[in-house]
Amino acid sequence: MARYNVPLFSRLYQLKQHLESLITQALEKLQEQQEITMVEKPFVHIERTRDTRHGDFACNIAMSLAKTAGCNPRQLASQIINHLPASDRIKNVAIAGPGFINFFLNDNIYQSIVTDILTQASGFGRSEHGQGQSILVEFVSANPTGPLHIGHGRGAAYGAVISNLLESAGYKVDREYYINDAGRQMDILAVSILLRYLELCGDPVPFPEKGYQGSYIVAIARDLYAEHGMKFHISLDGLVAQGWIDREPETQLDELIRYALDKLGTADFRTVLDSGLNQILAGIRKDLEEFGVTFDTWFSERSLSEGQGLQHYLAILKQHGHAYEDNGALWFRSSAFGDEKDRVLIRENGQPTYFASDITYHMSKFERGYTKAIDLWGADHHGYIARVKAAIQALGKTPDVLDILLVQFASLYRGKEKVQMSTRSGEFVTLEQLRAEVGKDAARFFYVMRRCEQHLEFDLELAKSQSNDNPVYYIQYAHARICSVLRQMREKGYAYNQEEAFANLGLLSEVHEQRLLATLARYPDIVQLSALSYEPHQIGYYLRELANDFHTYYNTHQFLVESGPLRNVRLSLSLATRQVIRNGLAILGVSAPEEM
RNA sequence: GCGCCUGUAGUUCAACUGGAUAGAACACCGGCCUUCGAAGCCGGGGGUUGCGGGUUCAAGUCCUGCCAGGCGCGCCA
Repeated sequence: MARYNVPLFSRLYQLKQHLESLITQALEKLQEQQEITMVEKPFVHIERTRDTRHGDFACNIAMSLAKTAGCNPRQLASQIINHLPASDRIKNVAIAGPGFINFFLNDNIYQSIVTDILTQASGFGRSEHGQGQSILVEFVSANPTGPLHIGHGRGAAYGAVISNLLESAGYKVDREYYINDAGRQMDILAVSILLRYLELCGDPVPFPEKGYQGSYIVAIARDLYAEHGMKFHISLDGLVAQGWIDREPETQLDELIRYALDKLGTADFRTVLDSGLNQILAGIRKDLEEFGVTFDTWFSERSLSEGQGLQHYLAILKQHGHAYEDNGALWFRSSAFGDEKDRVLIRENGQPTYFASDITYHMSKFERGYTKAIDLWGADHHGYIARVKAAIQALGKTPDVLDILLVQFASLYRGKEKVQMSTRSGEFVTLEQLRAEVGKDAARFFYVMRRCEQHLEFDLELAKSQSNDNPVYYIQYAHARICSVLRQMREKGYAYNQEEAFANLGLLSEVHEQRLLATLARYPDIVQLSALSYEPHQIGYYLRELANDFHTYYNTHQFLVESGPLRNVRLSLSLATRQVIRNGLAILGVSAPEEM
């Protein structure tokens, strides 16, 4: 996975910059006084500490310079500290461990984050990092041959959250679903429907093993029959007479497709096919909408074959010697771009491969003006990455304009027990069933709780449980609790006075308040980091931590106190917390209820 | 056989992208409701980061060799 050196523009970033410049100044002074000699300008790295005992920020410069400077790190650290310029933001500086320089900041340093959050509201955490650059995120793109299952659900949730994250980071994001409405799978769908339809016509034949077995096919056939009656009734006697029933599974389908096309004619065959396609697609769309996942474009594979795109790109590939003919087929020399072997573009029978239209499709993304494309694929497609990247390179793009994220499979558990699924018989748990059982919020949250390359174990019992076992409720509870405090406030006859709060931020001096403030201040960095590294789980973990800080604070201190300044300032901190929880949950597509 | 991914507490996972004593949750043990929601809080035990080498002041993180699991290796999509 791509890792990024992330420039940040938040309050924390400014603090880091400040400390960095202090260190640099100290080093320059040391060099002037010839206390140390440096060959080249050192890279000063400031990082947040994990442990509050180590202060707020730490610098490792003394350790990385010790060797070239020829002295021991702790001694060097002390020299650096002695030459640090004065700063009103620093309370204390200390040497620790093997030579870390630890910075302890003044208590008031984070207090104004409350003002930032409450004035920026839903905009808090957003940045302009992407500078409006446009990105196309393509995800789900499940074949429209049946309802979405729980594996697709993960891709849907993941893609939606990554899109939200990138928007928050200042990119212009479009979400796209690529509809594989062309090719053999569609034909198999058509004949599967046709056979069920013929059963309704009173003319049943054995159903092929590799046809689509799901009951939704029967439902589609029923609608077709209701609308068109016997219009598509054909006799399969001729096919059966040729010994069709005993053929190999794949040839069985091919013969059936050929026979049906011949008997029905392309127009009627297409009508049968489209009746299934449209119905299934409508179902998928509704399913995703109810899951809070929407797309800007639904891009049809068929529409590609109607244009000249493929011919255009094939011509370019040939022109540059990247395509050649062999055994009657047209091949792409992908091995020249790091793929294991060359790939067929046009089959011996003249039909383009799926890969060929995929090249056209991916190039269309850049033709449409996107500077970057992100694909989310099921992990079983990883062998396909090399050839697609090879293709866009051969067509003049750098490989990094396309990022492909592999989403590992999800397996379902009911407590300890694994829920068995078999795609072969068509008995898999659908996304719709999952949503019905655990609800949208839990499903969305659980799906993005793990890094995408991590296999997900989805525990239905846990997702359903309304207890502290369940991180979704834990975070939502913090939000509801804050809302409840405000209700209590009104009942007690108080009104929140923000002016008074902002004038008294200095009162936020308790340990728990300081901790909460520091956590809140991290939010913009977390958003940007998880956006640029495509790691939504960081938001979930962060929100859990934030909720924990709040619950702890809540349990230790009373907010609705008599003193106006203290009451209002504590309420402002609570409101700021509520705002950040809302913003974070919004990115995840999880609701923030006012009461539970 | 080759390629990609994964391996961290009993379990499910983090680890600020090379930093300090590897952290959470669940489970287990013990405390906290007359006070803004106990769907909460506080404390405790629990680890040879799959194994072995190497690079580095510093390795769960980088390199390398094994071991185990998953996925892929079509003129299917």
